Amino acid sequence: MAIDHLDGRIIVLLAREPRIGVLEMSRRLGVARGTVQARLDRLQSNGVIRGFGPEVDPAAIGYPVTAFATLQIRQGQGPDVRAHLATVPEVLELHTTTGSGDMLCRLVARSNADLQRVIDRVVGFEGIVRASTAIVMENAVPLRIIPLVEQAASEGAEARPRLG
Amino acid sequence: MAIDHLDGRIIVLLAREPRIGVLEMSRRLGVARGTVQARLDRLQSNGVIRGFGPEVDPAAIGYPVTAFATLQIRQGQGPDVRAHLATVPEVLELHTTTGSGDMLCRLVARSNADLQRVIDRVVGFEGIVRASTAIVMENAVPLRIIPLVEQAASEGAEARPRLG
DNA sequence: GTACCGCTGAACAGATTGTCCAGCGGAAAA
DNA sequence: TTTTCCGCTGGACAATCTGTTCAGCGGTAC
Repeated sequence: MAIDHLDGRIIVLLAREPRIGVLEMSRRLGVARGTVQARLDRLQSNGVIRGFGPEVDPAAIGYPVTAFATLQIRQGQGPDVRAHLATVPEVLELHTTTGSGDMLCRLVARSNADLQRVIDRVVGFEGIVRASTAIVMENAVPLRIIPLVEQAASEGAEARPRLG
Repeated sequence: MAIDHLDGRIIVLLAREPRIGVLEMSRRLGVARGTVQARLDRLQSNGVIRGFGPEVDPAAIGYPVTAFATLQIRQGQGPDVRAHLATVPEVLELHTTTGSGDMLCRLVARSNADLQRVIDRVVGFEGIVRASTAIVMENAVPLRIIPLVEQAASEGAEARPRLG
């Protein structure tokens, strides 16, 4: 699956002004409304656009502290640890990474003190051997996708891509 | 800023069915449309809901490999490194963390081989002393916010919160 | 007791959506 | 070379939703 220039412009425009409608997009992009609508449908069914869920700021709902924890997992305990961490609301994200039995998870907490509680809950599970935590001081580059989309779009076909 | 139960239900509903409209939400939640509209406006102006940007799957546009890199930064080079990394499209996220001169960044690449190119570009900067990379094998828990919202909502006022 | 404030239920015009359609034109296939 | 395919265009339609405003109700705070 690749995206072409128009797809890229649609995604970027949508990222910059999410409340925009299909009609307004077609006006801005200089193409027919049906085209934008068809492209959007395709992007979604292709899985390029997963959804339009609201981006909630953890800090704004009382969880201003973010941290990343590297977990060392006991052999074969991966699935159990995963299930355990999935039950902790403060675990926003969890990845299994290279390195024998390592995981990386993103945590949030109400305060630095509260982070201790969260970590205790996270590591309070037999399958976890060791945990090392790094507290985020500044989010220098917030999660972004636009630059990558632009790069992917410029490398794709100029127009009228072969569809999957 | 705290959110109450209704705020939580609005966010959760929105997260599950993003294409839903204000009118349909008011029907599902059993409240007046004006109420939902006012709540949403407030949630957005309070920064609780940052936006509704499209969630783009890097894998779907040709970047199936994700990795996390821990960077050790030379004293005082933080701002320069940040600016440097901001120019790399494959850097999706960058955090400054505790530990003298440490940063954590999320990378994507077209393949494991391509990851080498990305890393070379990332570390090819004088301010970076050392980099250690962990390749993501499985995204056990995709970035989520609903459990946290539900927790925050249940701890908040039952209804009619004091507004900021 | 009074003022404040959020919620309700309603109304309105305006805009947008989903969904059709026929026609055009480039590219691939025959 | 000719035919077929397919995306894009520009238009149309009814149905729906949006933004906005209004008066009234009922708690809570002062």
